[in-house]
Amino acid sequence: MVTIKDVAKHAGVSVATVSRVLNETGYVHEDTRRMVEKAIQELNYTPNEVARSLYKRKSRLIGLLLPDITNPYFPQLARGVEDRMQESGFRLIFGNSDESEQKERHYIQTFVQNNVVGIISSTNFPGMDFYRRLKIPVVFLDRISSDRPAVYADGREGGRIAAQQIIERGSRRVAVLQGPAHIRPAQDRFQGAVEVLQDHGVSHEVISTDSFALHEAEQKAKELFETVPDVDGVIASNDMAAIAVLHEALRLGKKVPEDVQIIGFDDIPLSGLLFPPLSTIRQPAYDMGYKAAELMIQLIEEQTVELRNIQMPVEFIERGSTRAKKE
Amino acid sequence: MVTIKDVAKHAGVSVATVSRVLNETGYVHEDTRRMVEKAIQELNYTPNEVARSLYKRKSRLIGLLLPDITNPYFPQLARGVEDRMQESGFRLIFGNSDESEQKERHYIQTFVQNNVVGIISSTNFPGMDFYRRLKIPVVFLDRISSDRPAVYADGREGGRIAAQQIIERGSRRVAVLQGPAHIRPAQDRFQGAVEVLQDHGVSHEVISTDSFALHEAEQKAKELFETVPDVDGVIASNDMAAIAVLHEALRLGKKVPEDVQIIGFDDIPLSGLLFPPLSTIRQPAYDMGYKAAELMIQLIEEQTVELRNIQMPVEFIERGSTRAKKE
DNA sequence: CTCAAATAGGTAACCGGTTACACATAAGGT
DNA sequence: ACCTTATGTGTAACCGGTTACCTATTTGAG
Repeated sequence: MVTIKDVAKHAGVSVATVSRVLNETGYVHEDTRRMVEKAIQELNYTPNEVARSLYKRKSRLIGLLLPDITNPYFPQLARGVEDRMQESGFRLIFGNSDESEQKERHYIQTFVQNNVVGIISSTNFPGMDFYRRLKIPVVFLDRISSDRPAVYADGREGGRIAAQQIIERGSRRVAVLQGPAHIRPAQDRFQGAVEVLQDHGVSHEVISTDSFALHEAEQKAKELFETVPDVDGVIASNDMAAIAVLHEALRLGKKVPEDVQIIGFDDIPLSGLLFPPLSTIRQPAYDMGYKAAELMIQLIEEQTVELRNIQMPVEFIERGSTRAKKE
Repeated sequence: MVTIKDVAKHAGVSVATVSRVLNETGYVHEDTRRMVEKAIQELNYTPNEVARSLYKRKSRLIGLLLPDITNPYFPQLARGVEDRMQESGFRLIFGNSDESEQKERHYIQTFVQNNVVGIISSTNFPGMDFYRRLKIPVVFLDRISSDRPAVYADGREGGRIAAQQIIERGSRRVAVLQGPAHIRPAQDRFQGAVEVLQDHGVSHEVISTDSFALHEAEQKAKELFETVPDVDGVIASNDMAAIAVLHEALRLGKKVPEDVQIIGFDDIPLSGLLFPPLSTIRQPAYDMGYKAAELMIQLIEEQTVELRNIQMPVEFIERGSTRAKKE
């Protein structure tokens, strides 16, 4: 391995001078600088981030914790985070928490042990002690915490829009899937939808789920059509759930959207490729990840951050799983 | 931050002794061990991995490089890798290469700067100098290299099966999507399919693509039905492409599988949820990631590894985008 | 009882960077 | 000409661990 000493020797200067060239700090004579740069080139030297990180007590690493990257919504968040971090030269240490407190705790610990400068997390446990104790910035993504910076979508508004649209398009017997009870944005969605349904006096059934995992969604989809065989509208807690419902409906020989309308939430990339393509409430996942990274970078660089809680807009994406609006 | 010195002082011993307790090396008296452990407990100490890594010149970090985690095939690989690594206490530094050589080079560099002990990569450039030069183990995942350990699926066999199935199920005018030319497994798939089609004297068209990205697949799907309006069978290079084709076919009013049969490749989790659900050649993505991690761990621990190239089996998953077999 | 081996634990060098400090020279102001 | 300030560079301490080496005591074999 080529070290700063090798470079110093090769260039005939001290390590301090090489370090000055690398970091563009202090005074370095132009000629000296050129010699050092030449030596760096010739030896193909890149500084060891670990040594740097040890002295500075900070790395260029960010911890990213997501529930499960196998759910197509999260890779989009991850991409957004990564792309922004990449622009500023940060790297990601990544972990899937599987919504388990224990795994999460463990990941956070090793993040810290590796001197990460910040943690972005879609945690299911925002109030947990191991977040409180951290001395580095934490940004919650797609989650809400009262005392921490966070980036999330306007769930309540999303729920309202979904309900409004499904009513306007003629559903009168609506089922609402309720996402995990302890995740705020999911509850906001649910409440927004129920609010509007009640306002319009539309009858609605509630099906609760504990997680966003797909196999559970398939189960719930079956349950839904058994308990409410005459539903003509489903507001799903996310697109994965919506797809499960869609699939089950078609399997039962129902026509979508003629017999049942379905509205998802998220707008994962495949939603538009389904048949019928899925109408859904779009969350700008990539942008959310990007913004979260942006916010994190500001916090790291200790810029005074004006906006610590960023709520992103949602929008209705009309596709084929809802009927045309009645004029 | 609590350091080993604090622990040593608190326990009334030297740092060396604390280190011995931590690493279970050398001789430590039972009573001393207990005192040290108590101190560790009381101070809530966890060793700094960065300092450790600097001295040892090895971390507990593994670099993982994937083309694009937004393609639902890759998160499965990633999960497999992560779950196995997690079992052995390794963490992942993660990057998306976007199939760009430059990005890839850059990521590899920072991986090395962070003292990663190994790199698992689904590179598009397995022969590149920056892989050759690495002194740490590299495992190629879903890729093939002549001189490096690799885990991949049997592409040729997969292609053959796809062709066989589509012929047996009655297609006589088949289009084959050819994946990126420089990715071996994609070419194997393609060649396997063409082989069988030729053997059976079935006419076939070839549509080439340069990447696995979705927008390109949609483009190619359109192109396909324009150039070969009478296709009655499509062998796609992966499920994403297959979905694009499926979608385009339905949009054109064709019936799937009656008018056109479609076979994908990968078996991403959503394939079964499409309508019609997609028949495909399954690659055991999660297992491939898991095995790659396993192989990597063996290489790191310098166990003599008997099997450096692991080829995984593929299988035909019959769903609704192919017709019933003729008796 | 003697001496080698096993047990126990401290001191300090080391990993590869960064930076405080010291020192030397050049430039500029009065 | 003299003092101050700016420029340029080297030495060594430091970051937080690990471990080679040294010393001291205990154990056990002969």
